[in-house]
Amino acid sequence: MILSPAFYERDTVTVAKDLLGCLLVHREEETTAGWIVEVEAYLRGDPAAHSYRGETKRNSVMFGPPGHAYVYLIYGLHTCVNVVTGAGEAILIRALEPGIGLELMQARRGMSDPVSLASGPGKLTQALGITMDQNGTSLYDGPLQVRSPDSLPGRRPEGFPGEIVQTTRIGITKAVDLPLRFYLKGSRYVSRR
DNA sequence: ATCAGGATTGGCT
DNA sequence: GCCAATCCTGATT
Repeated sequence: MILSPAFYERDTVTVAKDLLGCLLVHREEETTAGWIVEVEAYLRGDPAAHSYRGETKRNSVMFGPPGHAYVYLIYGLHTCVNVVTGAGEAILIRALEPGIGLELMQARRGMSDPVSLASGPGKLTQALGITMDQNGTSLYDGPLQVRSPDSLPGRRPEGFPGEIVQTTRIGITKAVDLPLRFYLKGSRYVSRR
């Protein structure tokens, strides 16, 4: 089932951990989806967060309603998708275990190995066809959705339910020591171990 | 108007 | 491990 707005109206770190094991779904002509196995939280007063210096045109979605997608372009090449929890806070989806639409994901990524298909923030957006067009869209009322872990009968991501590993975040240059990255222990689909 | 730098990835050494 | 690709944003002149 689709996660309701109330799911997102909670402490950002709590939401981040609860997102692990959930299904990120993109419904188009064809559906692609994968289980969230790795996330990072970006908080208020956090120098690494895009919202740190206040609201701008680019980051305005982070200051909007919880449960919406904040999508941005990085290095002029890749897009990353975040789950907004409100007040300038958001959760970066860093890796998925492919679930539905494997063939389309492989075509979009130009490769076949499921382990490398969505094991990175730029990879998973490409695999699911997420672009800047999805910036600001609702995750509970639209084609891009987050669903509970039991959404695919009889199927569960590797390492879920199970232990959650907490580490420092990847690829940032500020607030490098904050332990705000979370992933499913035992998953082969995380971006790095 | 200009410019440095980025929540990355893939290819090469 | 190192580095180029590629372009938008925000800060500065």
